[in-house]
Amino acid sequence: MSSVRTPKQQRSIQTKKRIVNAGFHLYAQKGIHGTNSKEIAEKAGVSIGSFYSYFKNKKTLLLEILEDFLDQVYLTIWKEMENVTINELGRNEVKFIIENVFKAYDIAPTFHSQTHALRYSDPDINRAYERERNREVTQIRYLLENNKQRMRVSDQEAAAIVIHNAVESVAHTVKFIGSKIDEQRLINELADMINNFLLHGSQEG
Amino acid sequence: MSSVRTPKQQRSIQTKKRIVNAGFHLYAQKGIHGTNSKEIAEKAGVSIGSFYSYFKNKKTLLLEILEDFLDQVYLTIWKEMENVTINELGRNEVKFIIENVFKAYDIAPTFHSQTHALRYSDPDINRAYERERNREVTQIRYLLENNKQRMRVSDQEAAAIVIHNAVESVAHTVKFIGSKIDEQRLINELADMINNFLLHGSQEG
Amino acid sequence: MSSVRTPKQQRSIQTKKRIVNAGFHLYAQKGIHGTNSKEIAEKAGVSIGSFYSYFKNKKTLLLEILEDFLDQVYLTIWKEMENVTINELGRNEVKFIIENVFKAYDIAPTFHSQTHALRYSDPDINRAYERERNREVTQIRYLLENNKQRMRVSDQEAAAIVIHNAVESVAHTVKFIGSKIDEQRLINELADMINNFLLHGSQEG
Amino acid sequence: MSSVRTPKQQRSIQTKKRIVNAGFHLYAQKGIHGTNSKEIAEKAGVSIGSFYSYFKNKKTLLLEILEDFLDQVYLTIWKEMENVTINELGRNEVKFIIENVFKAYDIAPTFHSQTHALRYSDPDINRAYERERNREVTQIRYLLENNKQRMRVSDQEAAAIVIHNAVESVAHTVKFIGSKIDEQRLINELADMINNFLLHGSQEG
DNA sequence: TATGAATGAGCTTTCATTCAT
DNA sequence: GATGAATGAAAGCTCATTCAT
Repeated sequence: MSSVRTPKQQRSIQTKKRIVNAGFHLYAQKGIHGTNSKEIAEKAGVSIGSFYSYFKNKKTLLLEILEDFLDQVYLTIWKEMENVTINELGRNEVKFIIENVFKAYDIAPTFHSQTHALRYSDPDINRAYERERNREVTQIRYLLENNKQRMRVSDQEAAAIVIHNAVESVAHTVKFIGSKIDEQRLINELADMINNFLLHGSQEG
Repeated sequence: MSSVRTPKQQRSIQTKKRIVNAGFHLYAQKGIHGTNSKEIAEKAGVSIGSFYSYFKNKKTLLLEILEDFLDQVYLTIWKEMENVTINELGRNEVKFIIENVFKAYDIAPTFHSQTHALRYSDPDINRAYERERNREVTQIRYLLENNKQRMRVSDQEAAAIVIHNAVESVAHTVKFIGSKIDEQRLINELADMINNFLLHGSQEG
Repeated sequence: MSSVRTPKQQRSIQTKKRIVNAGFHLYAQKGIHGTNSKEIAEKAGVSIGSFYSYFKNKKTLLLEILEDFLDQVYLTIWKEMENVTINELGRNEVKFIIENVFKAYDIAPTFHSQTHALRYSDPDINRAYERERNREVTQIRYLLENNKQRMRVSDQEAAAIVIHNAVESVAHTVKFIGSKIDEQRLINELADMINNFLLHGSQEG
Repeated sequence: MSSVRTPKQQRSIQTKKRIVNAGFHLYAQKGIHGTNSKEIAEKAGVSIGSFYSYFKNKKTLLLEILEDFLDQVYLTIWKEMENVTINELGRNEVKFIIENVFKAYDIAPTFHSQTHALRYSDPDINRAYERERNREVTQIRYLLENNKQRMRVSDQEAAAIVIHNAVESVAHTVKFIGSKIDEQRLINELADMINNFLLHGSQEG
């Protein structure tokens, strides 16, 4: 049934890695739609038959690369804060996190922007990004929770999502599209906006 | 070289309109990748040969449809404010605009999300979206400018971009992907965040 | 949706005919599994794109060829009896029909045997053959009915099927596989068997 | 040249049997075209390399399975009559044999019909079926010979073939294709037809 | 002797675009 | 001006078989 190989032996593992690498680089270089399986196999120094014995189809490879990539993204943003309890979340801390997000968007901008675009038409890609979004929103909520006595956010859950979107979308603009005005200016305004939001919260509640 | 017709006569103009319409509806219905030029010509009641005498290629059509669509989007958001000078920009006004943005995302979500995705791989599509973004950012700056005595925003240009991004990205999440939590909660937090930002502005400046 | 062309113009009709012809000859020559669509298109002097604008897929072509072929088979067997009421169905008449069946098996033995074999794995092919079988069984029943006063067949419906099978299967053996003993000897015994059956019918009833 | 092993040792013989078994079951279950060699090797608990050290290629395996299967078919039909001299061949005896034939078609209908279909495009498969047919025709002739004083069949050799074909083809219809009318009615008419044939024989002779 | 990783020819189908009529 | 028949590159995937380890 599933004749897709799960590599156990040394040679297998390396071959699979070579394919994943070739795929990642070609996707980043020539775009996802501009790359076909034959090319990937060739770049990996492997026959097309081998390609399909490691990956059920083209998309399986893409998803595997994407999962790896999103793990990297997550680590880039949160690694340094994993074992730290931030309970003095101020403008500097917000800015620090934003800057980490921007760093994460430098890992592989082309691949990142193209797969992100595919969310809207491919449920599997979307799922991978949703998993990642959930992880990030969870981290934000955790920060809000740890600082709630100093903050006026009434709907933590919604706030976390809105904050996440704001940061992500400025990063997209800057890193995927390019901005006429300086990145630092945008980061500053973004940090202000979020910081004010945390401090003053809802006007209605 | 280019034998593409620039329609000047009445009938020609209508034929071209019919093709644009057919294209828009099919793209919205079946997706851009799921629609081929023959289908569009058929739906427009035109031969495939005619199609190619009005449009150099498929992308030319897509760009024309997209420009029309983005004009509609722009109007949906700003139409009601065109001849009004808002100089009492408060939370209600912010919320009103956000809600208009959300309405604009209901015009043709499939077409909208798909073309938006194409920004990241197609420079021409990107250009159309950039033109639209500039119009919107300009409107936001205009609002900020008209209300500057009541506001503490130091870097108007950057602030306008950040605000625009925040709204757009929440709209994307809600309308293109779908959100587990209620749309209204997100709109409320978003309105709070932006309103606070306008009132309290930069901490550094 | 269905973009398969229904030929209305002269050129179209000829192109389609050329493809059908090429298909029939190649299938007969190299076998159905041994022939690919590219080859058919080439032999028809047509691009592969044209092939697929006349036929939804490879199988559609095969079915169309098969229907035509089975019409020919039917005519070969029954044409000469269409306007005649045989009410003196004796050994000579039985033999005459058998000989017509054998002639029908000479039209295109390879194509015939291969498609017949596909009945058992392809429902569409089976349907075409079932239609043909029904036509033939109906003819046999019609003969039995017209001669029933001279005959002892109790279960006409079953008898017609059994007779049809007996003739068809000897024709298969002789024409598709080849027989060590002479065709005429088999035809004679077959004619005897059927004739006796008609005259003496059921021993139990 | 041929490094295909002829198993002489106990373990080898068993391994080969396991492969044959796995092949037979998979072919019967999923069809011959739906089963690949890797699957067979897996089901047999053997590496694909081993598979090819026992069988030169896929077809060799199929032929071996087919020979075994046809032996089973033959036994199912004739086993009970092997040591008996039927010299009272009447309608009951004919019907008994027909019913045994029908039983044989229940052993593995899918495998049976698929391999039978392959006769017409594969000479080796055809050879196996011809061998089987000869055995069966020989048995029928043997019966005819033992009862010749009560029978009027002039051309025993041809008669045996015709009878064999008649039975086989009704079995095919019923077991491979399915018949709208009841199996028993067909068997009855078939038995009548054959019995009458034996009793009244040739009209010409 | 056994293993299973690797091979690559081969096949079907789509669709944007052209150009003869 | 309009038509629509014709084009053909391009791409994903399968599987029988080989051979290095």
